[in-house]
Amino acid sequence: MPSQRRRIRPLHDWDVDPAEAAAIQRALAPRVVREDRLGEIRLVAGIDVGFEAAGGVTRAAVAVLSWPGLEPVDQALARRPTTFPYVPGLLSFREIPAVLEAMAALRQWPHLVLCDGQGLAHPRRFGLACHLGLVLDLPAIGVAKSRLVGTHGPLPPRRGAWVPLTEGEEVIGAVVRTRDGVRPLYVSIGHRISLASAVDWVLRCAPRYRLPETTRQAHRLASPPRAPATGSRRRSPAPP
DNA sequence: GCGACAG
DNA sequence: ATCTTGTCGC
Repeated sequence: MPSQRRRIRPLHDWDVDPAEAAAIQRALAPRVVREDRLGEIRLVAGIDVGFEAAGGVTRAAVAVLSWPGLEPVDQALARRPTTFPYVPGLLSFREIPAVLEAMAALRQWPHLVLCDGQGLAHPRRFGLACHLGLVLDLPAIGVAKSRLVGTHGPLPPRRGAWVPLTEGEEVIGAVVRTRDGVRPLYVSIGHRISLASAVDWVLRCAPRYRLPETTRQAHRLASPPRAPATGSRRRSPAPP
């Protein structure tokens, strides 16, 4: 069985200031492929980033799950000092360097990546999912928990319902209900996938909870372990 | 000048 | 994102 080709393209410098970052986004945006260019999908990955030490340390996690079983197959975690501030619209420059480090530590290379953040639903049509998809040359989907830009009409309350997210006449994404009566997700093209397919994949990866299983796994890894309550006088649980 | 603003 | 306990609802 031929091993999957792994690649992390050095498209540009990451050590840049906000103005240069925005310029890079405008330069790379035209390279995003908005149509389905996926092969056989047997491994799906979720990526998520968390912070510790009051934001001084960035934790990037990647969780690879089997498809269609959605069983954990591989995972990796990278920790490194935070070097870029949080600026709406420039999230990829803050989070992707750590994500790439985690990707490099993976033993199993995914065939599709679900990102925590926007794809095309971005001021310059180049959100984190587009950026990561392009750098990895992998099909990628943007799955955000809240809106960055765009407007939309009423969304029916049932799981599976979705309406287009637009800006002017342009459709930049979809607002998707993954659970009955629960806040929707903002799905958009990351790279090498159509919007319709992106919505399908998100719904298929989120059969039970609001967030895709991939994202949930990655989130658990990326979240810093919380300090135990001070009220517990027992320093460690009594072993059985 | 006043909001809005992925994580 | 993170800081943080309890609480309302299915």
